[in-house]
Amino acid sequence: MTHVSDATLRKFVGYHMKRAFNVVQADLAKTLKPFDLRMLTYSALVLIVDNPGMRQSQLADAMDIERPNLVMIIDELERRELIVRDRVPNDRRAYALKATLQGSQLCDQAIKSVVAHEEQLLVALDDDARANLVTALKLIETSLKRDTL
Amino acid sequence: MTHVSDATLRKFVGYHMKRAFNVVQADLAKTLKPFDLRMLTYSALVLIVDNPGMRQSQLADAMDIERPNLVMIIDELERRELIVRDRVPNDRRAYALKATLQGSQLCDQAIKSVVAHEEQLLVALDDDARANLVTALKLIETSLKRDTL
DNA sequence: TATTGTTATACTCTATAACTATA
DNA sequence: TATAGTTATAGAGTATAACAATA
Repeated sequence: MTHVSDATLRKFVGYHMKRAFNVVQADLAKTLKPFDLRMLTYSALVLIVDNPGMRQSQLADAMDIERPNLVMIIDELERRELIVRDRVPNDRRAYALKATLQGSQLCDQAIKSVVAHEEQLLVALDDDARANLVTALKLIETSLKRDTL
Repeated sequence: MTHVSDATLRKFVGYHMKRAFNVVQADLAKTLKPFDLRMLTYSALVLIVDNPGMRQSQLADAMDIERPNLVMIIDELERRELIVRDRVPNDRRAYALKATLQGSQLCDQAIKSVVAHEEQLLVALDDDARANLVTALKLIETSLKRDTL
């Protein structure tokens, strides 16, 4: 056999999503490597910069991961002094997450690099096609939630 | 803080792709559970049904995974008697993978179920929007390869 | 009682090096 | 020497149960 047919799998949108997402993910990982960030540490840092004072449980919620899995991510960002665990007033159980100056500066640089790399990935799509893509992805993301309304 | 802003991340197509893909992946896993299949065992089974006699190295290539990681997948499908490892004539190193009757029947049922579930995910998209989505995903998947031409 | 963060644990997916048997 | 399949191993991401401190 010299040629492998994926005719059946090709009919599924999920198949194309997995393949495209793998490319995006690999490229993002490569883009973030110079900053010593991964997708998860990057997402967490961006969200903390944008939402100073947020709690870990809120961050886990926003990132769609379980609380225990966030602990090591926050540990890593804190160890590198990109964020700090401040105390929430009137609730000594929780931490108020805040980016340091160093953290928000690294975040800005990383965002610039990610923007440039994403532009390369989307170079074949015009503005309309990009808008339609995001719209379609949002509809898919919320399709099952809408079912239960 | 009562509201978390993801304004920065929302600007990235990759962010929307991750979220949409997570939904698709979770739904697919749930859909395949009654058949005792995972995404990887499902993809492998479909490809073997469509390409009887293919070798493991070809299958790993088609699935975009490393050869060692395919071994347990094939082991599992073989143990459940959904496929067999036949011998390739004139090359005693390689196996010719073939689905059993039981395997191709399970595959047909699984495909039907996946088709139905995917229809639910895409219910908000008309035919045009679906075609545009697949086109966009294919362009993203091949964007970096085209760069190097 | 319930919640926040944490520890421990386990399972899946992925990646690499090294082995065996064949070619 | 090169290739097909295998073994062993390690890392990342994810999920659950259970705990201490606090509400």
